[in-house]
Amino acid sequence: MPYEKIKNILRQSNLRPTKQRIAIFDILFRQENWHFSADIVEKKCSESGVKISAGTIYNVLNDFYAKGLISKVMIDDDRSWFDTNISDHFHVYDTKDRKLYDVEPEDIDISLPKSIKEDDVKKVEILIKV
Amino acid sequence: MPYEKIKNILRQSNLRPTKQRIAIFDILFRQENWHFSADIVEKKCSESGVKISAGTIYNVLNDFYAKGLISKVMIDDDRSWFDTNISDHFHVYDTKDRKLYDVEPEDIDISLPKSIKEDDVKKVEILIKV
DNA sequence: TTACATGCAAATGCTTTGCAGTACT
DNA sequence: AGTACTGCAAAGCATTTGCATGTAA
Repeated sequence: MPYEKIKNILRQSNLRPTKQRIAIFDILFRQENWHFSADIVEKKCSESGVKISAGTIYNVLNDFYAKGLISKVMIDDDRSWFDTNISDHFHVYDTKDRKLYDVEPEDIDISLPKSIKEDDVKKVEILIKV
Repeated sequence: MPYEKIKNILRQSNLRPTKQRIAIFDILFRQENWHFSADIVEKKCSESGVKISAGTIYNVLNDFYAKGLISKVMIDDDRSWFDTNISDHFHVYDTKDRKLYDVEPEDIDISLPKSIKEDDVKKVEILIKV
């Protein structure tokens, strides 16, 4: 993605377009809809010849998440997993090879309990473990 | 619960009925279907006058979980949460007061994607954040 | 008595934080 | 210039582990 475009996206989110944020954003959105943890990003950075400290990577990912540029995947793991897919969707988790796959909302029919007011629902997380 | 009964349950799960395991089991199943983390168990133990080290509490909870005596709740938190309810069910998470509530499977209608073979599904986790 | 469990403290691994220096606006 | 961000290392926190001691079978 052209750096000017990335800069604009960051500015629109009230994030200063620093070298590190631009580099991480570029790496994250080079491929679409994938799942990553902080250490994967760190590895990808150094593979791309960009040295960014672990602390900064955590800060940048948390900033991106806070601004809604990326989402978090709820999964029972010792690391936090993020997702470039920020639209409503669910996940399939392959417990054998520990890999995550997206499930689009139109592929799942779900009706919540009547006792829950629809307006109160902030998010519905569904993880299908196979 | 009578200690003899607890001892039998532990023995049936191939767990030696030690003083600590009995005490923790007793505390866990004194109330039904509740959610707890290791530090809550530790607190409940000392409130009951039983001093059990943190390491042992983690070991015992993990043993109980491995034997299917308790279940784990998948939730985006810095601590692990367990559940005495081991039947298939889902959760509502109140993000305001950070409390969990059970949802019985008959209260939710869900149909999984056709692309997933039913026999492959190990578990379906649903968390409704309100 | 023999295998297994506990206690304690140290180690681990992810994540956050404090602060001095650096870069964006 | 002023403010925000980064780098680094240290701190934090939940959890696991190693080993000597203790306890169930």
